[in-house]
Order: sequence, then C-alpha cells, then structure tokens
Amino acid sequence: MAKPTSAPRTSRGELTRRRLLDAARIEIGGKGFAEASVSSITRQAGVGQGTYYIYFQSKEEIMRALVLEMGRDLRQQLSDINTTAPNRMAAERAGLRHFIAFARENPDLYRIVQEAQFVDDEVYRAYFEEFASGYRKALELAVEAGEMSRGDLEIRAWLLLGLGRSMGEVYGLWQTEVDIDYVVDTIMD
Amino acid sequence: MAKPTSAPRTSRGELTRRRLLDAARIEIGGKGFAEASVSSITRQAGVGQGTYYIYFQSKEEIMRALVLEMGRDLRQQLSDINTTAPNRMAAERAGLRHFIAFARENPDLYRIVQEAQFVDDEVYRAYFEEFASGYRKALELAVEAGEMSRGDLEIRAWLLLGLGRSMGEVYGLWQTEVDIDYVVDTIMD
DNA sequence: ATGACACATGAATCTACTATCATGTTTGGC
DNA sequence: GCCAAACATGATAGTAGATTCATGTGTCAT
Repeated sequence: MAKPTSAPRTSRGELTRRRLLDAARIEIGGKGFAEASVSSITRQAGVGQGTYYIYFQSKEEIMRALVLEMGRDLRQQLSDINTTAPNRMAAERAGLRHFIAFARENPDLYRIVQEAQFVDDEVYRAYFEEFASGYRKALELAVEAGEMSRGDLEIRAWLLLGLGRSMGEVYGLWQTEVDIDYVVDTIMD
Repeated sequence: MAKPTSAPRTSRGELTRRRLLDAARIEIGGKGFAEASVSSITRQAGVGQGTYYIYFQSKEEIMRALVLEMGRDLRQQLSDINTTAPNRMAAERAGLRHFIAFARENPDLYRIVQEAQFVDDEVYRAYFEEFASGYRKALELAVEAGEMSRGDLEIRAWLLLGLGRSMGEVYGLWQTEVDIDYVVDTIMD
C-alpha cells in the first residue's frame, strides 16, 4: 500500500529477512494468524521488534510472502515430478501422493495457505490460479500425446487440483495414520 | 468454557437470539471474523452491546453456533435429495449440483464454515465428519443395492465430499458465471 | 397484580497489539 | 580508513475492540 519495502541489499539483511520468514512460518503456522503476534515472531527470530518493519509493511505482508514462497517451491517440486513421470496417469498419481505427503510433512505451511484466504484473498486465489494454469498446460500436453480424451481441460484441471487439496487436508492433516499409498491407490480408480 | 449460557426461556429471548445469529451471519460472512466486531453485530441486530453476552459467551461462540446450524440445514437438504433420487449416480449428481448452487446462493455461509477452521477447529472438523459419515452410509446402501462396487467406502466418502467442497469454492464462489449444469456434467465422467 | 426471574442497556474497563521513531551500529564500496 | 546507506533496537504512542457491570424494564406463572 505505501513504500514497497525494497529487497535487502546486504547479506546481513538477507539473513535477517530469512530468519523472520522462518520464524513466521513456525509462529503463524502453529498458532494461526490471529494468535501469532509480530513480537512473538521477532522474539523467535532473535531480532528487535522494530526490525520487522524494515522488511515487511505489516503483519499481513509476511503472510503474502510466505504464500508466494511456498507456491514457488511446491510448483517446482510438482513440475519435477511431471517431467520425471513416464505418462500422465503416473504423473497424476505421483502428484497426488506428493500433495498428501507434503501436507503431512509441512502442516504449518499447509495451514498458512488455507488461512491466507482470510488475510489476503487476492494472493490466495493467485496461488491456486497458478497451480490450475500449470495443471491445464500439463493436461493439454497429455491430450496432444493421445494419453487422454479431449474435453474441458479447464474444469478437469480445477477438479484434479481440488481433489489434491481436499485429500491433502483429510489424509495429510487429519487421518495421519492411514497409509498414503493405500489412499492414493484407492482414489485412482 | 464457563457458564454455558442456557437457551432462551421466553419468546422474546428466542427472537433476540435469532436476530443476533442473522446479523452475525451477515457481518461475519461479509467482513470475515477478524473484521466483524461484536458491536457491529449488535448494531445490525438492533440490540444493545451487552445483550450479546446474554446469548453467547464470546465472539467465537456465535461462530460455533452458525456452523452447527448450517450443518444441520445443509445435511437436511442433502438428505432430502438422497431420498428423492432414483439411484446413487443421480443422487451424486444432484448432490454436487446442490453444493455448488448452495455456495453461489450463500457465499457468506460458505465462507463462515471455511473460516471456522481457524476459529474453532473442533467444530469445523465435526462438521465434516458428520457429512462424511452420512455420505458413507449412503454409499453402503448403494453397495447393498448392487449399484456400486465394493471397496473402501470411507475413502470414497471423503473423496466425494472433498470434490463437492472444492468445486463449490471454485464454481460457486469464483467462477460464478460458468453454467452449473455444464460443470456438473463435465465432472461426472 | 405482583413477585421473581428473564432479558436489555451502553458506558466504562481492560487488555493487547501493531506500527512508529529517535537513536545507535554495521556494512561495503571507494 | 572513511562515509553514506543499510540495518538494528526497544520503548512508547496509538488504537481498537472484547467483555463486564450496575442499573433498569419486560414477561409470565400464580
């Protein structure tokens, strides 16, 4: 909204910003956005209160940064999976598996993205739009390769994405004892 | 947590509680939990500030009440659809359609349930557990009737539920111009 | 028609953070 | 080694809204 806090210019700055992001991930992911306070984040990061505002405009802004960062990481991982898989079906399976496993291993990050919906709906939607768009492109390639029937790829992309999301929540966060591979196999019918 | 605010004993009380719930639905659904204030709710309801605390212990508690109420209503509606439909496939289609249509018509309620996850995770989970359990029972009946292959109904129930949820979000809240029937038809393949 | 209890009020209290700022320290290019 | 800019600090100002409370008024069973 105001001065767009330019990127750190020294390696010390880089490190401090990293520390704040890591602390925020833990604090916000663990306690939720409302409970987490800027001072708890700075304490955890080991910096002064005011230091926070050198890197982020507001409490909301670090949420945005976390969502963007996580989006980049996760898309990268899924993209790697895509290029490795022999065909669409295998990619789908591996992608779904990765989604659930990711949620199990990073429940805090998963939660942050969900909560971002209520902190900054823009960035939340953008996060999923990016995913859906990547997904649609992958499906287009599969159609070209004759691995899949033509049809409304837009809707299919959103469907598959939604499936991953829901299953990530249920089997990644709630039913954490159930075997992932069993779940994935059952879903892929 | 403290005195469990017993139910209203007079019709005047009943009415006031209703007014608060309706106002809260609009305020919280519209602005989100953090932005909505108890005073905005009481103003909208046309009652004094303190009146709120005759009916609800805290700001959080009205959220719980809304989620419970909505769960009851929506389950009732889906149950009606189930008993009307000639077979499972038709019920599935009608159910999905209803989910999306519901989200379009009641975006505020939809949002409230989602946000409840961050206000009271217990009640949020219970909401979905109830749905999933109802779903599983319906699937069991379908298996008995030979309309569906046996298999892990628990997982299938969560899958179908998750599907409805995601599609409700995407096509109910975001892409509100797309034709519902077209979406539902495409999904049901 | 009255007493007891339910309900209503809104001003005041209490608490808790976010964001700022004046001042001091470190970094890195020259 | 010097200097300008980057970075760091923590005490405090400012705000805002949740909850309480002392004091009423309405309801209804008897």
